[in-house]
Parts: sequence; C-alpha cells; structure tokens
Amino acid sequence: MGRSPCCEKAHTNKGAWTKEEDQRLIAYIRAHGEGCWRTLPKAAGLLRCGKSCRLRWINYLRPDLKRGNFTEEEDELIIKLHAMLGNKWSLIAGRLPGRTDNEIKNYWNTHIKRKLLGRGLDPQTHRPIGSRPAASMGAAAVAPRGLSFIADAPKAAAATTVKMAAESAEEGNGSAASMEDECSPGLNLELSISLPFYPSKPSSSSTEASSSMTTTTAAATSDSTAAVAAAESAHKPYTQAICLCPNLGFQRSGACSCHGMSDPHAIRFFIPLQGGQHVLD
DNA sequence: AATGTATTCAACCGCATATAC
DNA sequence: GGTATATGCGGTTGAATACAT
Repeated sequence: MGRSPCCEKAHTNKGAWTKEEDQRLIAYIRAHGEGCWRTLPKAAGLLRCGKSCRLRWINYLRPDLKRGNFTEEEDELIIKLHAMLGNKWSLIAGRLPGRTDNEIKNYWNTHIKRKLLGRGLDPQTHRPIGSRPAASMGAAAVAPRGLSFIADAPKAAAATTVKMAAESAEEGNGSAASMEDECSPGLNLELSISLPFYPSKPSSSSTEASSSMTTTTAAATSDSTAAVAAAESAHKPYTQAICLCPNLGFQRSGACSCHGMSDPHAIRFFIPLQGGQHVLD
C-alpha cells in the first residue's frame, strides 16, 4: 500500500530556488504566517512541494537567521551539546539562536569532526581514538572528564533533557543544575521541562516558552509531553504525577515504582551515574 | 590555462512522530 | 482504537566552488 506522496511531484520544481520563488514564499509567510505547509505552495503560487517550502524558509529565508561563520564559542557549545545529545541536531540548534539544524549538521560534518579528530577524539563517542569501545556502561573509565555518562547517548540525552521541575519557575533547581555542572562545567543546558503555572490565561510569550521547552523534550518523553500538552491546552495546573521511566526503558525492569505516588506535582526520572547505576530522583 | 580533486552546503528523501478524523 | 494525513527530523546527495597540480 504505502503512503501517498506529500505533494504532486509531477508538477513541482526541484533544485535550487530562484529569487522570485524566495520572494513569493517570504511574501506569503509575512502575510499569513508559517504553517499548513501542504497547502502553502498552491496558495502562494509556488510550484514546490510543501516540505521544500518549509525547508527553504527554516534553513534560509527566516529573518532571525544568523548567517556567517561559527564562532569559537559556538564550536565548543556544539561539541558539548553533541557529546550529551548525540546527532539530535534540532535540539542542538535550539541552544544556538539563529542557527538551523541543517546548518549545524553540515558544520559538524565538515569542520567539527575534523577538529575533534585533530584532538585525537572520536567525533561520535567523544572519547580518545583507540580507546576500547564501551561495554555496557563501562565507558566511564575512558570517557573524557565530564562526559562519563555518555556511554548510552540516547538515554543519557533523554535523562539530561529532563530536568526536575516540580518547583515553580521562580524557584531554583538544585540537583539538575549540579548534574550539568558535573557533566559539562559551565554549560547551562536548560533543556528542561517545568510545570508551568497558569494563574490565569497565559500570555503569548509564556505559551511560546513552554512550547519550546516541550519541543526540547519531545524526543525524551512523548507520554509525558502529551500530559504536559494536555494540561497546557486546558490551561490548568497539573494534577497527575508524570512518570518518565517508560521513556527511559526502565519500567519493565521493575525499577519503576512511580505508580502509587501520592505527590501530584512529581515527575520521576533517572539520573545516569558513572558505572551504569541509576538513581530515581 | 586546463584539469582533477576536495570541500561546502542547499536541497532532497525516507522514516518517525504527532495530529485529525 | 485504528487509519490517514501533516509535519519534523536526520541521513544523504549532488551542484557549485575552491584549491592543488
């Protein structure tokens, strides 16, 4: 069977965009805003696939894009984020204002990979080249200082992404911040979900903020994100405890004991530790 | 100047996930 | 709950450009 194509390929242009096409796309999005990419090409008078329009806008035409060379600070930030998140380019791009996932991905493949190789580090693992590959969680012994938890990058990313946030926005956070300091000193990821408090109808800016936070955590926790989204859409405070263990693959192991939690403001998650141990917070 | 090789990056493709019905 | 559709993401490609011979 298979899925129908995203657009009618027989009548769409491909390849490089012309100036006229760019102008049409910019004009349309200025007038109508982003979104509904499938219908946009027709509405804007473009013979392009919706996906192509979206990509062109996001990667090239968006007015907030920062063109030009990456700075040394950006380089280091990308390296640190990649060590923690892996090839999650969109998450990494979320921490670099004005940069796109595609741009960072290209830059990684053309520059940073070589830079790391020059330092004697494996670009994928961030460990010294020639060091033994991690057997389960034993990589801690060979990982560079501060990156000892990356033996299982996806799960580490998921856990790192989820910062405890039962407290309100004004309150500080202790454990997660210290974990970041420990993992990458000086790097403030703020890849966190918090429990936004809606005393009344939220302003647009707060909605955007919580939306972006939801985006950064989507990969880690679809179920909990759904819970957050549901509460957001209803503009209500959360009334259910959110368990992130299934997203991290622990529930079946019996490690999860979240069910039966009485605290309705709690989110539970694992903090990866050196040596493969995990602790429930 | 001509040719070959390496590098860059915009764009495409297919898959995964989210959402609507 | 199941299916169809839309959107987003990451991997890959290939044309354009830069550089070396």
